Amino acid sequence: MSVSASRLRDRSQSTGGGAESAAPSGLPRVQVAQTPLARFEEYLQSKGLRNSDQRRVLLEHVFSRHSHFDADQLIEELPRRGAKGHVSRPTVYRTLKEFVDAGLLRCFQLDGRSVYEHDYGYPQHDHLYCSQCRTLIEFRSEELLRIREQVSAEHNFLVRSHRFIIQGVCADCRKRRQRRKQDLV
Amino acid sequence: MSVSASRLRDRSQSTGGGAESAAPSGLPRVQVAQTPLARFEEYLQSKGLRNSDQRRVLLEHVFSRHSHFDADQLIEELPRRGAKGHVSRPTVYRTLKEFVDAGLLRCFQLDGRSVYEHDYGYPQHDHLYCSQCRTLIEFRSEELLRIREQVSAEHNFLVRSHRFIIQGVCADCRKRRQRRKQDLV
DNA sequence: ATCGTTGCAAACGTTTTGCATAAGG
DNA sequence: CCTTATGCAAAACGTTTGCAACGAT
Repeated sequence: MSVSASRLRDRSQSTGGGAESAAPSGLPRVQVAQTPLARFEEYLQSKGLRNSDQRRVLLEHVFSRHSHFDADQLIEELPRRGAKGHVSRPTVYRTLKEFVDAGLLRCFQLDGRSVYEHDYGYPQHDHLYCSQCRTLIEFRSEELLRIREQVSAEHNFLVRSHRFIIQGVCADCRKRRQRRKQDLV
Repeated sequence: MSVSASRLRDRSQSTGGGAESAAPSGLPRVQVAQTPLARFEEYLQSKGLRNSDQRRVLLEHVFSRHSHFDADQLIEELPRRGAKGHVSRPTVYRTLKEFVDAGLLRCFQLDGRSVYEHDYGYPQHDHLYCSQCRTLIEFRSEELLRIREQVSAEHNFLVRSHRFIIQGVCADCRKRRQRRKQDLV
C-alpha cells in the first residue's frame, strides 16, 4: 500500500441521494431515469458479470456523496483489511474501471494519478484546479462546447470527449496569501 | 528501462531551425529574440548551473524539429549506452524539467505519461488528440482564452495556465475506418 | 579546489497481473 | 457445477533519488 501525502480536496455539493445529482453552482439538477445501482445492474446483466458484495459496497460508497476522489482515497475511506465491507486494492481498481465502462463515473488524470467523479445523471462540466490546495471547482460553459464543435468540424475530427482544466490559485488561497503578506509587514 | 509499446505520433510541421518556430496551421510564425540555446545558457547563468555536454545534446536534439514527445521517445532517439552522445535516463528526466523551468518546453500529461512540446517562441495553442493513432493536432482559439478569463474572473480565480484536449478520431482514421467498412461489404 | 553534474542502481507511487481460492448464478 | 470475482503477492510502469565518481569553472 502507498499512502500518498497529497490529498485531493473538493468543492462540490453533496447529493441529496437517490436518482438526483447535485449540479455545478447555479445550474439545475438533472432528473435521471434510474438509480446508479439500477443502471449498474443492467450493465452487469448485459455483460454477463456478477453482482458481488464488493461491487455493491463500492457503488454504495461512491454514490453516497458527490465528490472527486482517487483510488487511494476511496480505499482509505473503506473498512480496513479484515473488517466487514473491506475491498482489496486490485478489486477497487478493477471496479472503478467497470464503473467508467458502465457510464457511472468519469475519469481523468491529475498530478499523475486517476481522478474519478460522477458521470451518470450529472451534467457535463469542466474544472478550475487550485494547485495550492488541490481543490477542484466545477463550472459549465455552453460556449466551450460550441468551440469544441467548431474546431472539430474544421479538422473533420470526430469528437468523443474533452478535458478542460484551468490551473491557478483559488479565491480562498488568494485571500490566505494576502493575509500572510500583511502578517509579514 | 521501460520500452513502452505505445508511441505518440505527431502532426506538426518541423521548424526552419534557428530563432523561428512553426505555428499551428494557418497561423503566423513568431519571431523570437534569441535561439533556444542562447536562452538556456542565460537560464543556466542566472541559476549558477553548468552547460554540460549532456544538456547540449538534449537541447540540440529537442529543438532540431517541432514535435511532441515523451522521455522514452527522446531516449530511444538518442545514441544507446556506450555510444557518443548518449544521455542516461535520469539525466534526461532531470534536464527536461530544467527545460520546462527555463521556459523552453511545455509539459502535460497524456495517457499517464508526461508529454513535452516546444514553448519558447511558440504560440499558445491546444490539442485534438486521436485516441486511435495517438496523433496530437494543434489548434488555436482566442475565444477559448476569453472563456478562460471570464470563468476565472467569476470565481475570483488567479489563472496560471490551462489544458484543453479534445479526444476523438482524426480525419485520417475516420477515412481508414470507412475503407475497412467497405472492404467488409 | 570547489561545487554542480552524471550514471548507476535502487527506490518510488500508482496501477496491473498471475494465480490459487472463494463465491454468485 | 460452472464460471466469474477476489485477494494476495509480485510485477509493471513512468519517474525520482542517494551516492560515489566525474567534470566545468
